[in-house]
Amino acid sequence: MALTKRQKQVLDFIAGFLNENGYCPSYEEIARGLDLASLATVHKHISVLETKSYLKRGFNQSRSIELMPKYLQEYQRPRPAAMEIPLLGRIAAGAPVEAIEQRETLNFADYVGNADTFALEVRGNSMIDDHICDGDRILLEHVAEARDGDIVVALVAGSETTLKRFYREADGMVRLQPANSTLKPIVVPARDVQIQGRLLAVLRKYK
Amino acid sequence: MALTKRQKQVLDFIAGFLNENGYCPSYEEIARGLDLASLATVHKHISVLETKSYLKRGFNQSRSIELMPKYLQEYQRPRPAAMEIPLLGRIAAGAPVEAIEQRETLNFADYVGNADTFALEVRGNSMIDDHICDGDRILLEHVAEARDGDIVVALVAGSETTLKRFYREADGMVRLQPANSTLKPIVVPARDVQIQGRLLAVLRKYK
DNA sequence: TGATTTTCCCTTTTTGTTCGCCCACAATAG
DNA sequence: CTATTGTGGGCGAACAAAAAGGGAAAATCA
Repeated sequence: MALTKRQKQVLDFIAGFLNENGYCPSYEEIARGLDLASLATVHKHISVLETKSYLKRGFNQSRSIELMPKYLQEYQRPRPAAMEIPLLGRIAAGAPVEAIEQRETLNFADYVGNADTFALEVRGNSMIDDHICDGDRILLEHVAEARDGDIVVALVAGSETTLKRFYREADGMVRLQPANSTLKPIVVPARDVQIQGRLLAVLRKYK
Repeated sequence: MALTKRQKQVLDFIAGFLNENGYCPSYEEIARGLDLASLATVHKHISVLETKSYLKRGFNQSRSIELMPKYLQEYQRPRPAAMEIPLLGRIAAGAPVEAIEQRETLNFADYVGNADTFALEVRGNSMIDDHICDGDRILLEHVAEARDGDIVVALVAGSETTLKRFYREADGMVRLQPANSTLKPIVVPARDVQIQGRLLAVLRKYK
């Protein structure tokens, strides 16, 4: 069952309040928030929203409104339309945010090279000096060849897969350089190294 | 049953409105949107669309139009390329890739908290010890309050915006801690600090 | 006891429905 | 070739019902 304009406003207010405060508003607070003079009106709205199963509440229990999954499904979906996010400016240490002129946006599509992109989760700190940390997820592009200095996923001697910087050395040797001063580079004949992917992006999530 | 040109216009307008606002338009609003002077005309269109089962509505109920799956099937774009990438495994220093069991995927939607997310580009190395580098782009969520240890964008004394770790100190003071041993923390009264956003994610792109 | 929710009954506003009538165009029958 | 008929699209006004809002008081929980 569809919502009317006002009903959606009420629902959104409750959702917003819940999000802000972690507990649900009293009818009094809803009335203030929506400029209503009578609790009867609030009560009526809540009742309708309950019959339409956008929320539920305990009878006569104060602050007992809970949103039903229906609301989240219909209205909280993280904008599937375009994976774009406004890019508001640049932030520097101790300097104000430089505003960015036009409405610039950050688009996730820019982080994906072509269709042949895959992801890995990083374990360990072998690339920590390049600021790639344990738990980070990396996007890689399947390539056969790498250029000097690229960060690649390489299969060494058919058994061992590592994330390293790639350099060609003299005499057909290849050096796979970790970015961690406590680890030693691997130097092997080029024919023993198979490049599986080249680093495109690093994604790190905070909780 | 096929639609006429005008009928499709009406249907598209309703779909667009629904998408924008989360609730359906009144006949009045449809009339304005399509430059019609009479609600009777709108009513007639809706009735036709209902018999052709592109939508349904409740009798005498305001804002009760719902689109039927038929419309979505016929006219809705075929999924805007889900921003998903296969997550193939975990890679560790010098160890083979641990295969991941099922077809797990990395979804960009996971990096966006809610609708209220914005991005900034990082300048400088004030957070380098937290592995946030010059040129990285960060996703932030608008929040009013921060918890101890959160990385936040804070406006200090109304003039200076910085990316720092946030800690509450004694006597109502707040410490904004850079992650760079060469920089000193900022300690100011809590009332001089306005939190503008909390760090959700770091994105780094390689060329 | 105080904060909250529920209920009764009423008014106002918003919205949907209906009826008669109009025009333009295309297909069809005379 | 013309007259007739059907259909999509449109208009305005009168009317009816749902939605929304209100005041006050009773009921309930903590």
